[in-house]
Amino acid sequence: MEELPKTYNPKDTEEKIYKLWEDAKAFEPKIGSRSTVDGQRPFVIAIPPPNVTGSLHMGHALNNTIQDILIRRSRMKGVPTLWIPGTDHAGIATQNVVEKKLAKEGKNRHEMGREAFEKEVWAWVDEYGHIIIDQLKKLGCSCDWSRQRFTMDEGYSEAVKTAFKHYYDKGWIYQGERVINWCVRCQTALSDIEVEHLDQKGKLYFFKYDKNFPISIATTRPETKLGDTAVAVNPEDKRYAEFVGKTFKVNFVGVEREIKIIADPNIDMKFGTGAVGVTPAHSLIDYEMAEKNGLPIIKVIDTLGKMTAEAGKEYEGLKAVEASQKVLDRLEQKGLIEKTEEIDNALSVCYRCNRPVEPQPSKQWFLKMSELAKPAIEAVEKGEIKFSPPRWKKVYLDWMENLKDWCISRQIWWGHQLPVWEVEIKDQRSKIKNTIYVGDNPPEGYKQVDDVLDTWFSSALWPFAALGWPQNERHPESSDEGSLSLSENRHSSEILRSTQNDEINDLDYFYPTTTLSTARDIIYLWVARMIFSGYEFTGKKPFDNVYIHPTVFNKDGQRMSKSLGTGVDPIELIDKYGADATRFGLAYINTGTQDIKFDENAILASQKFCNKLWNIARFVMIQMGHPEQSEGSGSLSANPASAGDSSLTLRMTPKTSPSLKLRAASDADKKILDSLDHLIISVNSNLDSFRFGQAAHDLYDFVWHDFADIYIEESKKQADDNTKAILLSTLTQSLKLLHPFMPFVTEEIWQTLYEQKLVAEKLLINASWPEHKSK
RNA sequence: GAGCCCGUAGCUCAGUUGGUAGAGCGUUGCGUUUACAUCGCAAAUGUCGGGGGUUCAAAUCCCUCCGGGCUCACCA
Repeated sequence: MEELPKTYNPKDTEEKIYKLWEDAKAFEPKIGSRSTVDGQRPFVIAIPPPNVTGSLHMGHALNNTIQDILIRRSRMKGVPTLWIPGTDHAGIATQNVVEKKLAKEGKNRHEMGREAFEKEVWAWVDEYGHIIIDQLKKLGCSCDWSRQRFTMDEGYSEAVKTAFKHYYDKGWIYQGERVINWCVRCQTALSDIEVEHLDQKGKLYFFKYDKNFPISIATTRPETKLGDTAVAVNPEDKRYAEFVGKTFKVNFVGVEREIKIIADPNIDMKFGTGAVGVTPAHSLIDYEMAEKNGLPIIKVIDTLGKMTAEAGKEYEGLKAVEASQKVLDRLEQKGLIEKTEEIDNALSVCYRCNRPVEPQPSKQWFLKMSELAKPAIEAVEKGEIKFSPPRWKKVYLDWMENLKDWCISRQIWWGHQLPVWEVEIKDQRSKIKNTIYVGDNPPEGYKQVDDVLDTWFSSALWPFAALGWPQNERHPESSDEGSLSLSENRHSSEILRSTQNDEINDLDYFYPTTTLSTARDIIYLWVARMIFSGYEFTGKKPFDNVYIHPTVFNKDGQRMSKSLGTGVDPIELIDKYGADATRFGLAYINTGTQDIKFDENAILASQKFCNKLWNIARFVMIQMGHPEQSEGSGSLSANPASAGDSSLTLRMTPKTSPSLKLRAASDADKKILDSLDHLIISVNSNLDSFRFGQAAHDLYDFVWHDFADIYIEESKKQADDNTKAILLSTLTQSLKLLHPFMPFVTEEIWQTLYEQKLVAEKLLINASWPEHKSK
C-alpha cells in the first residue's frame, strides 16, 4: 500500500473501485432461499429506464444518485437488495433520431422500407444504446447489470403481447374513428398527455361566414372554418335563441357550406361572440358536439398539415398558415371581418418534436380506462402506495379520476407492432374486415397491422416485465409444461432465473418492488400506468413508495435543455470534480423544495468535502499506525504493530458500542460520541423519509465540524489509545454513513484501512450499516 | 378558470413538531500548531416579500395582498 497522497484524486480511484465491486459481484443479490433478513422483504428498485438514445442529464444524475443512496444503504443493512437496470426503446424519440441521421446521409425511411429501417434502428441501438448505461456506471450506480433489460428484448416483447391480448380478450381494447392529436412532423397519433401547451399571443378574428349569416363568430384559426358544419351557442343565450335548430346555406370565402345552429351548454357566452364555429374534423370538442348533433364532418386539413380537396379548389394543397391568410384576405375583401383581438392562446405541440399538433379524424386503437382506473385510485387513496412528497398524491388522483381512454396506436415503425392480424373477407354486399388477435400463428392470409404501440404501453409493464413477467409467472395448475420456446432467446434465458420447479424466480422473489423514484413530469405518462398495469397483471401494487424528486433548473431558473444550451452536463461535472462530489452535491441541494436552481458551487464544496474526508483518514491512519512517525518517513503501510493489536481490532467493531462510549474520558470524547449517535439517528430517519438533502447536511456538518475541526484538534492534546480508538471508530462510522452518497472515496479509504488491518470487512460496500440500537 | 410550489445575508439555499436567524460561495483580517491552503481561526452583512391575526413567544400556524414559477382545463 502506497502512502495516501495529500489530496484525493477521483481519477485514480473511480474506475478501479468500480471494477472491484463488479468483480466481487457486489451488486448482485443472492436469492438462494426464501428467508430474508429479519423477515424483511427484499428491497428493490426498478430504474426508470432511460431512453436508449439518451445521454445523462442532470435529472438522471440526481435521480440515479438518489436511487443508489437507497440501494447501497439497504444493501449495507443486510437486506437482499436489487436495483434492476435497463433502457427504453423510446419509440418516437428514437425513430426521430435515426431519421435525422438518415437524412444527413440523404436517405429516408419511406424509400428504404420498414424492414430496412428497423434494421437501421437496431444498428443504431447496438452502437449507441450503451452510452447512457456507461454513464450510469461512471456515476457509480450499483445496478445489477447481469439483469439489465431493454423494453424491446424478446422476453419483454412477449410481455407486451401478452398484455395486449389480455386487454383485448377482456374487451378493453377497441378500434375507433375519432379526432385524435396528430403530429404533422412525426406523422403519428399522440395520446392526450403527449401534447403540450405553449402559451402564446394569438389573434382572435371576429367575422361572419357571409353577409346573410345572422351570427358572428370568433376564431384563432380561420382556415379550419372551411370545415365548419355548425355554429354552437349556449342554450341560455337569448341573443341567438331564435336561430337554434335552423340551418343556413352560406358561401364562405368561395366555398358552399350548410351551417346548422346548435345549442350546447359548454359554450361560454362571454367569450368572443358567444357563438362558436363548430369544426368537427379538427377539434376534439367539436367532434363530440358533431356526434351528439349528427353533424357532417368535413376534413379540410390532411395528415401533412395541408389543405384537402374538400377545403375547396382554391385552398387545396396550401399549408394551413397560407390558407389562413387567404381566408382572411377573402373575408377582408368582402368586408366581413368585424374586429381582431389579441389574446393569450395555448398552442398545442408534440412533446417529442415541439411542432404544432393538428387534430385529425383517424382510426386508432384505444384502451378503455374505466375499469383499470378503479384499483389504481383505491390503492393510492388508501395509502397502499404512498407518494412522497405527499402532495403528489392529489395530482395523481385528480388525473386518474378524469381519465379518458388511452390512444395506444402510433403510426411509426420503431416499437412493438400491434399483435393484430387482419384479413379482408369479401361479403356479398361489401368488404368486412376481420380482426384477429394472434399469440403465435395467424391463420393463412392474414396480415399484421402496421401500427406500433405507444412506448408508454410497454413502459407501463416495467416493474414486473423487467423481472421476467409473464414467463416467470406461476401457474399452479400447469407449471411444468415448458411450452415456452425461449431457447433461442439470449436475453430471456439470462433473465429467467430459476424458472423451473420450486426454485424461486425473480418475479416471485423481488416483486413488488419497493420504491420508485422519478420525475414529476411523468406521473401521468408512466407512474399512473404502472400502477394500474401492476394491479391488472399481477394483482399486486408495483411498488410501495413513489418518490418524486425535484426538477433541476439552471442557475437562472430556466429548464435545462440541450438544444437551448441551458443545460449542465453531469459527465463534465464528474470529470471536473469526481463522481462522489457530483453525487454528494446533488444530494446536498435536494432539500425541501420541488425546484433546484443548480449551483455548481455545491459540487465544488462537495469536492472539498471529499478531500476533507480523505485527510481525516490520513490523520487517523497516521495516529493508528505511526505513533512516532517522523516527517516524511514514507509509507503508511507496513506497520501492523499497533494495527495488529487485538484489543484495538476489537474496538473496531463498527457500531458505536456502549463499551466504546464508556471510554469517553474527556468532554471532547463524550461530545463526539454523542454527536455521532445523533447523526446515526438523523441520517436514518432522514433517509427513511426521502430527505436526502438534510441527511447530507448533517453528514457534512458532523464530519467537517464536529469531527475534524473540533475532535481531531482536541485529540492532538490527548493522544492515548482510547482516543485513537474513538478516532478510528468515528472514521469508520462516518465512512459507512457516507458510503451511499460518496461510494468511491469511502471505499478507497476503506481499502487502505483494510490493508492495514484496521477494519475487518474487506469491502465497505458490504459493511454493516450503522443503526441506533437503543431505539 | 382550478390546483400546486416558491419569495430568509451580495449569490445559491438550510432552518422535522413555534422559543432570541444558519451553511456554502463571495468579502475583510489574522494564521504554516502532529491530516488537509481543495486548510484553520476570527469578523462584517438579514425590516426572514408586505400587512393583519393566534400566542408569553412566529421565518415557523391562520388570513390577505404583492412578486416569481409550475401543472391541469373543451375558452372557440
